[in-house]
This record gives sequence, structure tokens and C-alpha cells, in this order.
Amino acid sequence: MADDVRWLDADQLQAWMALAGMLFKLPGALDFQLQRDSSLNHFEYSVLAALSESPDRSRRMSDLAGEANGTLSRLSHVVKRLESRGFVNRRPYEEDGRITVATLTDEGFAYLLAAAPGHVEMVRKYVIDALTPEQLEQLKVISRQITAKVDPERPC
Amino acid sequence: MADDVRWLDADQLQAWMALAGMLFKLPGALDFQLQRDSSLNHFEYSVLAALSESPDRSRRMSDLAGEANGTLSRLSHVVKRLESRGFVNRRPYEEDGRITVATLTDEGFAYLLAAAPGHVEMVRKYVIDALTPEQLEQLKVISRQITAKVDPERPC
DNA sequence: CCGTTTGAGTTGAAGCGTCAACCAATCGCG
DNA sequence: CGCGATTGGTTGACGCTTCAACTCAAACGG
Repeated sequence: MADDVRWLDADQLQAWMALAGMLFKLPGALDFQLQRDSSLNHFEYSVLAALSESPDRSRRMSDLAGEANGTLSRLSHVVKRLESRGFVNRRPYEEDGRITVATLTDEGFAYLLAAAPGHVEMVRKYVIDALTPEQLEQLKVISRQITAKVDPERPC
Repeated sequence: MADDVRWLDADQLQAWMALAGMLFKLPGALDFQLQRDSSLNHFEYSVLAALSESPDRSRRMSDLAGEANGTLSRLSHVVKRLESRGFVNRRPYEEDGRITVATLTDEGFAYLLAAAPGHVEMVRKYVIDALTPEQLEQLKVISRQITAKVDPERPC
């Protein structure tokens, strides 16, 4: 327990507190809207969105987990839920029996299309319209740098 | 279902995706370190930290909830856990029986002091050291603007 | 005063995420 | 070939957060 801790100075602390505040509040606000209007959480939405942009609206599980920024385990649970709602199908991949391919159904796609406007509106309200274009660019760069430190694999 | 949705353009989408990525990964990484090294999650840490900086190391519940960026219900559960670990005490406020005052115990304070260096190190590693001082300043401003939109009450 | 309303906090149930254990298929090396 | 290691994915239990219902105390209003 060496006492050479490099504490944060006042500026650093303020910045971190501000970020932490956003970290605590923004996800909840996003989830709230999605849950209320579409009975989805942000991660479920991301999964549907990622599938909708994939060739054949299909993707293998581990790919999809990376795309949606989650773990395979979390994805597995979520896909099970989405499957039971009829939004997604799962089938084993022929050429390698270990792999599972998830596919967005037509119902799932339609549901996503219905959910998207409300979600985009929230993203605008909370993020895009709250910032200038320059700030948005700064935020993009900053977010990527932080993400890169947190998760050195997967340089997006 | 009017079709006047203002979709995001490419730049906006990239920025949002970058932010969303950080939103998904950073909290988990922070929680992981705290959980592993101190059996605390980020919110519990914030509660202890907020108490430690309060006069008498005490604060009424609703105050504390705001300070730690959480709801009263969440706080109530968390304080119960922390109380059972001996880190916090609760007592009714004499002058108004509705109010509950939470106090950080000496054990809780010591525990926080032991947990702090590891936590600060992570904050440095993932955030402070990943950014230039200018970026950190930008992030502070941006985070506050977003938080203000999400939660118009409580201008911090 | 008494009844209603409001405010502060607690509680329990339900849902989601994490973690570790597990299963199944394939690879790879002796 | 054959068997251990590795990879991809699933599962169940547990813990935390949310949500709605509830309790209790104080304030208000006639």
C-alpha cells in the first residue's frame, strides 16, 4: 500500500465527476424511453439494429456481441428473449457446428422500424442537439480514445 | 406515425456510436475493478465518497441520492447493504421524523480510503491519461450539457 | 382539531446482467 | 487416427436496479 497515489487535481476531478454524472444518467434515460415506447432496452435495440444492417440480416453470435458492445453471455440471454418474442431466429451454422447464426425476422425488422424514430429523437434531444457540431466531433474522438483504453481489443 | 423523422447523418451517427460504445463499456470496466478489489460497485463507491465529504460525514437520504446520481429507492437498498457491512449508519432526523440521515462510520471511511487508490488509478488509466488536458476540459463541458438535457432539475 | 394531501423513505417482486460452470464441436498434435 | 485443448455458445444462480405499492410523518385547509 505505497502512498504514491496520484490523486486527481481539481480540474481533473470536476471533469471526471461530470463524466460520471452523464454515465449514471444517460443510459437510464435512454432505456426509459425505449422501454416505455417499445418494451426494449438499449442493448436489445442495438442488437436488432446491428442485425438489420448485416447481410441477410444475419450474424453469428460472437460477431453480434462485439457489434453491440456486449458479452456473449449477455447476448445469449437477450437473443433468447428476442427469439421468444419472434424478433429473431437462431440456427446452427452448417460449416461449423459450434457457431450459431442469429437472423432478424420480418416482424423483428418491422418492430425495429417502429421503435427507431422515438429512439433517434431521444438521441437527438439528449446528445446531438445538446452539442455543437464541433463538440460532437470532439466527443466522437474522446469516446473512441476512452473505449480504446478500456477495451484494447476491437479497435473499431 | 408521421414520416418527418430527422434521421442522423453519417457524422452524427459515428459520434453517437462512439459515445454509445463508451457508455456500454466504461461502467462495466469501472465496476469490475471496484468489485474485484473492494467488493463495491461504482454507485456504492459514490455513496461512500459523497458521505465522506459531507459535514459530519452525514447526509439525508434524498440529498445523498442526488449527490450520487441515483434514485432514492436505489439508494435505500444500497444503504441497507452498506449498513449491514458496518460502513454506514442510519437514524431518523429529530426535527423531522420523515427524514433519514445516513452517516459514514469509521470503518466505512477506512474502507473507502483503502478502495480509493485503486479506483483513482482506473479513472486515470481509462479517462484522464487517455485524453489531453484540452480534451478533458471539452469532455467536462460536453458531459454537463448532456446531463443538463437529461435531467433538467439539479443544475450541478 | 380532524381529514386530506404531500413529502421522505422503505419494501418486495420482477427483470436484467454477471459470473462461473458447463456442453458440444472442431482443431491440432503426437 | 485419437484424445486433449480450444473455441463458441448456453445455462442457472445470484445480485443489483427498477417499479409500484406502501408506511409514516408533517403540512395544510376548512
